[in-house]
Amino acid sequence: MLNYRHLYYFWMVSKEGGFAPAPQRLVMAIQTNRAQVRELEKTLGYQVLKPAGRSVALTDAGKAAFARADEIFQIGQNLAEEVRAVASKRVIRLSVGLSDGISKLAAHSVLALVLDTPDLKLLCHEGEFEQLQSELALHRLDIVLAGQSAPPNPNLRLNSERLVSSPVDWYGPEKLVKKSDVGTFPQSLEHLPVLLPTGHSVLRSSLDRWFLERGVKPHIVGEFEDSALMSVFAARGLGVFPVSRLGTDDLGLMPGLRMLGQCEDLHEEIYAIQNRRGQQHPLVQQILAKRTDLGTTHPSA
Amino acid sequence: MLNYRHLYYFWMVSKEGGFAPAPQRLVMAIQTNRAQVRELEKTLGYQVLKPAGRSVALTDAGKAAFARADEIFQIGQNLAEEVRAVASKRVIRLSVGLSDGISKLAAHSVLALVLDTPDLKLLCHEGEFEQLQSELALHRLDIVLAGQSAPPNPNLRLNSERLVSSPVDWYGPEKLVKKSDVGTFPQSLEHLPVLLPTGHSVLRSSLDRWFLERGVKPHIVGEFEDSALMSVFAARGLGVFPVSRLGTDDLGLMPGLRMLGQCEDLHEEIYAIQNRRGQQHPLVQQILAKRTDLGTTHPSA
DNA sequence: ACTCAAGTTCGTAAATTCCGAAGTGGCTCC
DNA sequence: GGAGCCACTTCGGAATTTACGAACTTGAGT
Repeated sequence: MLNYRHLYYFWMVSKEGGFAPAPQRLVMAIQTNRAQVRELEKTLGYQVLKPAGRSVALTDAGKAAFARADEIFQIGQNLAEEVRAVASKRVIRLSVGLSDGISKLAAHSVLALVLDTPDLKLLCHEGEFEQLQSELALHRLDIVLAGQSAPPNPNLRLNSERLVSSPVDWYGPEKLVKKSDVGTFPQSLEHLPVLLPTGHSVLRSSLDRWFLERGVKPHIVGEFEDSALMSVFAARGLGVFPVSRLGTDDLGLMPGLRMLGQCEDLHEEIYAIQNRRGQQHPLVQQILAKRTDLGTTHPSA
Repeated sequence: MLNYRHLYYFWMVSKEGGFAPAPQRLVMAIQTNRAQVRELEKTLGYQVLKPAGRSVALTDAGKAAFARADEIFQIGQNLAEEVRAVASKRVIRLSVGLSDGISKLAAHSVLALVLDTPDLKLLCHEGEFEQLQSELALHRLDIVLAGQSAPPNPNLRLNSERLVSSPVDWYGPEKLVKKSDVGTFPQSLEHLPVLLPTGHSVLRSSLDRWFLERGVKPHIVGEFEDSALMSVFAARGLGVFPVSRLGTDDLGLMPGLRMLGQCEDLHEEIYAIQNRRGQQHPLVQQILAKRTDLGTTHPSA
């Protein structure tokens, strides 16, 4: 087990250039300093310093150790100051986990509810659904937004609440979407080029089921991890794509899109997962309170 | 003064998610762990953990501290292993300091003398002349290559030796350098576009003196820190430029250049600066021994 | 050879890190 | 709504680490 005090003394010796100046700067006895560096060498299993004239020099191992030690203590030197800066600032931090399968457009709509909070510092962290759950349990995240509710795991005390259940609409570039296509929706999806989210997402599973129920075999020309990216490609003429009505607002920047159809019986859902007990983050409470403001929220269970 | 042991325990607690699992993993008593984190809070002046249910959670200050601690201990975890890897490898390290004013082309020619050493790991470090001197004195560098010799400072025991004194030739792109220009050199420098090293370099000082002595007022169209960069721009037609004969070999890759003139009475010099005493690096000795192999070495004092 | 400066060794004192034992308080289950 | 559990606390003294005073080598400069 590496002892950081030993490493620190070694670092000082290397930086100051010997066992004479370093202990003086550290206001300590020279023998102590030397003994501690000896300890470091014992734990590393290699000499880090070697005699050089009447001073000492770094060995190759020592050079490597010094390079790393330098990184470490560079960070360490600033740590206290940074903590002080963070603690004294009046910022409100909100750590949000975004599950991999979630639509970024929709996630933005949810977070927009609190985005006008003054002095807000938003920390977004994407990751696998399972990983985010454990980070939440360890109080490293305040809330997780996901396309699915958390399974009732008695070890992780988590509460899921459905924030929104937003019907899905289809859009496509104007030059692609004809009037007849709108009339024959959703059958028109069989000859129109279709873009879909990849299989990772919950929405994709719902879509596949939806296609199956209606006997529609869409002509898939592209699959995207990222819903925002998909909308860009669609607007450039690649094909038509589904988007939850909640995410539609964010599409305002994307001109030249025409609605192809609506499916009220298919919903993209977003769940807010949080710790069951423990005082909740004020902004999380605010999101839950304002959730009906998400205009497209589906009222039913 | 930040205690890294305290920080380490705090890091473990945050990573493992509480005071129950962390000490178990560290094989230590829980109270100890807690006490140490308390000490951290005392030195930082802020709480890093706060009660949350029957466990604890990070405060905002704690989150900031954890982020930094994570960086630190990530490095620390690998340090021992890296040192071991370096120490057990049969590589020969040579740490070279290149003074800012030196021509990279010439530096390469010098280092080429030992570049065929098997298992060589060359560490090149550029910097100000003064800074390199102190790094050399601290045995952080094995040798410094500079355009000037080290002033006799009794505190820093350094030895300078002139490695090469190479005459300077002028080249330019073929379409620019006419036969008449070659005939009227160096007066032709007054109408040809001339590229020069910036004032930082020793060569530039020598050049300016050389111009003055001959009453030549060159038509300067560009100044470059980096000699290699200068040669590239010159080859693309920007102008004519001076280069020491030693560096000419490296110009092989630069076709379309024609010699404009030679000045035997102007030399770019390169000095090797090393520690006076202390066993010298074998490769440094090799460089000094082979220095006459640098074909263009000027024999005189 | 002498001197000074840098590094080393040894033994003991001071500080810290550590654990056993005995509380608190929140949470869950019945 | 009370029993029980689990996570976190507090307190005191033991064990380990860290630190220093004093005396000893070794190398470089004069």
